[in-house]
Amino acid sequence: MIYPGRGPVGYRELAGLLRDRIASGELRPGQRLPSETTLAQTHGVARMTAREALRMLRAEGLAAAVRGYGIVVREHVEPELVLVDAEDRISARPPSPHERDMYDVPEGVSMLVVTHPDGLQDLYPADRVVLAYRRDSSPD
Amino acid sequence: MIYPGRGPVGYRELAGLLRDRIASGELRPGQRLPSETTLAQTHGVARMTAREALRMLRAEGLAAAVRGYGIVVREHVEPELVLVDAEDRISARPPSPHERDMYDVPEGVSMLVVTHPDGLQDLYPADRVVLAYRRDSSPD
DNA sequence: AGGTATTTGTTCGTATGTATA
DNA sequence: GTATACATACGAACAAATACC
Repeated sequence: MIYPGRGPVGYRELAGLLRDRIASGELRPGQRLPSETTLAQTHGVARMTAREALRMLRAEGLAAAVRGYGIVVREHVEPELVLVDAEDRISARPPSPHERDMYDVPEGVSMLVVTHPDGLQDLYPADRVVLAYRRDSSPD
Repeated sequence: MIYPGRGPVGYRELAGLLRDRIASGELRPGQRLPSETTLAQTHGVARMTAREALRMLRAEGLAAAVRGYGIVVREHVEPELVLVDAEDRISARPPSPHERDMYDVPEGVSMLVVTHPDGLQDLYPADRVVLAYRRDSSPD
């Protein structure tokens, strides 16, 4: 009763297994994960169930799908440092489909939103940018 | 010209229709979207196709699923203002499953990560927090 | 060049479980 | 208790993109 996960391997368990294999370094960045069909066979689940597990990893930003090739472990890119003004506000939100296309943002990656005092906003893909406040050297 | 707007209704088109209905205000925050079954019937698609469209809206942060009830338009919460220092670095990333559970983060919402000079990090759900610069009022 | 195999993407159908109303 | 609705899982088929020969 406490353990609802007895018996069949659900997509969450399967995702957990893959997550561990990535964290342990067995599956390295840039490397392909087992295909949906392979995972389904080796774990005795349907392909759509394996696919759901992989979708979970994609949503977590751990993996990215390449159609016709496979699903690869995301590579860590050294983020670019972007300085913002002291009056700017910083938030984050998921990209719209249009923004995902424009900025080439992988699944699971949010946009960093820098809002200026005039209301205008700058957008940065959260996987490639880190923000910091520019020290205010303006005179009074 | 390829296809102006004809052809089968895919989950992306269906998601677009719902996105428009949300943006136009026809579907208001807190309100239920049509159920998966209803959408499937009214648009002549399988239930899983309708479900895929709704999943897309959830990933965009526009809607959230409530099991046994329906899928509701996300309400806008007035974000809490959190002050950060000039030495802090700000980034964002998807939450781990454990963090999603701890912070009760809806699907599609990332975590704002504030990294201090000593390496320690503060985490904030990106849908409830906005960051601002703490003006250094320390005397010299 | 072409052709085949692999892999992910999409869509359909069906069934069952679980939570809410 | 019944009905509704989302969650999970199975099976199947074809499309689209990539890789390999």
